[in-house]
Amino acid sequence: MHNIPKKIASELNPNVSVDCVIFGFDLDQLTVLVIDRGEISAANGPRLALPGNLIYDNENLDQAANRVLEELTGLKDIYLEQVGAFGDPFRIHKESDREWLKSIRAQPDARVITVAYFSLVKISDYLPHASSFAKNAGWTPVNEISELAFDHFEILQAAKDKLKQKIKIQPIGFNLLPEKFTLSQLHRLYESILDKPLDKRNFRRKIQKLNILSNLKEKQRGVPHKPSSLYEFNEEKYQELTQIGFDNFGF
Amino acid sequence: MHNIPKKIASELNPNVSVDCVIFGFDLDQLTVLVIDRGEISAANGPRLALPGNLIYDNENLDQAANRVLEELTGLKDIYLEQVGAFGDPFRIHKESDREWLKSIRAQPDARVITVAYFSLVKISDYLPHASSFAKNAGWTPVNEISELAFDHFEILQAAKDKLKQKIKIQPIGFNLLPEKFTLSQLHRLYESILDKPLDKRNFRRKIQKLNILSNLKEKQRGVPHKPSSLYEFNEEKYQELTQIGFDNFGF
DNA sequence: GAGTCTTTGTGTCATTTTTACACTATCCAA
DNA sequence: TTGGATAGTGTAAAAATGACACAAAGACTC
Repeated sequence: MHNIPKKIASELNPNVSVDCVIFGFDLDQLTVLVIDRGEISAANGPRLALPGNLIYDNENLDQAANRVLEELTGLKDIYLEQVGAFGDPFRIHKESDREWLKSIRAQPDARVITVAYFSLVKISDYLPHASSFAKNAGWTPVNEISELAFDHFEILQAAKDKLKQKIKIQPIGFNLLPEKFTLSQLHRLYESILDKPLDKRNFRRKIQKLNILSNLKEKQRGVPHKPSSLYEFNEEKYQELTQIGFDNFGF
Repeated sequence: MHNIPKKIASELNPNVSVDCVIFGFDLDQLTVLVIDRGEISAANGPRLALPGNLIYDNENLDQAANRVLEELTGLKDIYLEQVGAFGDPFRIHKESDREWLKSIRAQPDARVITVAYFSLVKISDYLPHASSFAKNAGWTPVNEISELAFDHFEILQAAKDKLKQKIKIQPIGFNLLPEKFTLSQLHRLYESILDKPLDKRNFRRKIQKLNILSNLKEKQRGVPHKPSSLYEFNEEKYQELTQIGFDNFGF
């Protein structure tokens, strides 16, 4: 069925790249994994960028995204979902970006369209460590980012929108929290993602009704206020829920 | 700011294509615009395909999609929304597809990722006429399609899912109907897209509450049953509605 | 150890939304 | 005139939403 032309081998495709928007949550705000490109010689553009690079001709896009993410930040085995393709002909032609591309790409002037992916991970599960052309890799609060390399800021916006939309339909978000968490933390998380206040009592009611949280018989310790109950996320129930399908998680 | 390398000109990019999924509605079922590739020489694969082709290096993806759509089917000035990127390395390597590609592409063996777009149009507004390498172009009921060229069947599925999702959030779908339509037609349309029955009375109530339909003082004529009132879609109200934003159109 | 600070945790009521459900009216055709 | 087909309509019970305020628990300070 598949008749593979000989020509195709493990060559970098100069025209297609992938970029990854990995969201985390530091218990206070939504963060995103970015790499630091270091000082850029000529014009000084933004130092930060999303992890991303060209794809190989023999890998599919999902594989490419996973590979690139691992190469640049060390993170692997992460479920990535597509945000979309970005293909402005001038998306990589800012002076500062071209300067940088010359140092890392064989054909820095080629037209490149990029396919963006996003994911949510527990910060504690993944310690990013920079490699390849990333001088550094780390979590930065989403709200503190006002510019990024190329069109990455635009991509970040699109990923945030996708996330917002998705969290209204599926009980994701638990992926972002530590094993044991409090309802207040979950509450803050939803507020950061949706970027609007949610009534505490109504939020709790709604979450509880989903039946995917187990109340551990355990409390926070050492906090200078009434300690909160700790909960854990019940993956079985979640699976059930997504199987049945559910629309109704609208905030 | 933008420093355009000289190299970039109006050349076809051998690695990136766009494909369009244009939905229509023939008052009975959901249809999609496909082109007929004609008899394919060797192995006989599916004759039908989505309209699509390689992009030029100096156009962005949206522009490319519009251009390709017009070139192959004559349809233009259509708002296209992205479905996503499809990039399996073997997506164009079925025997029958390669045979065909050899006849229409300079580099038929190049790795090609494609970016899919979708749209909804009134069938009556657009009379597709084939050109370029399309032997024919026309509307085919979605449910009658069981195979398409390349990975186009997969793309169609993804577009249907996107449509399903979108119609729950926005009052699209009016785009698919003729100027004057009946509530039953609208009802059938929603049922075809969501692929499940909807209670007639509840459906009508919900639609009416949106306040975007004007009841023309006019009835169907010549139908062998009680004639239905005709409605038209009120674009102003719709604009208002999308401005304010609304979540709540869940079926 | 009394007071202060901070955050947790909880219930109700009014309103809106959803769901399920069946019969009459109107037109055409035979 | 009858039969066939579809249009059009209301209600009641259940569920979901939104708005809203105060006591309880621990840590810290003096």
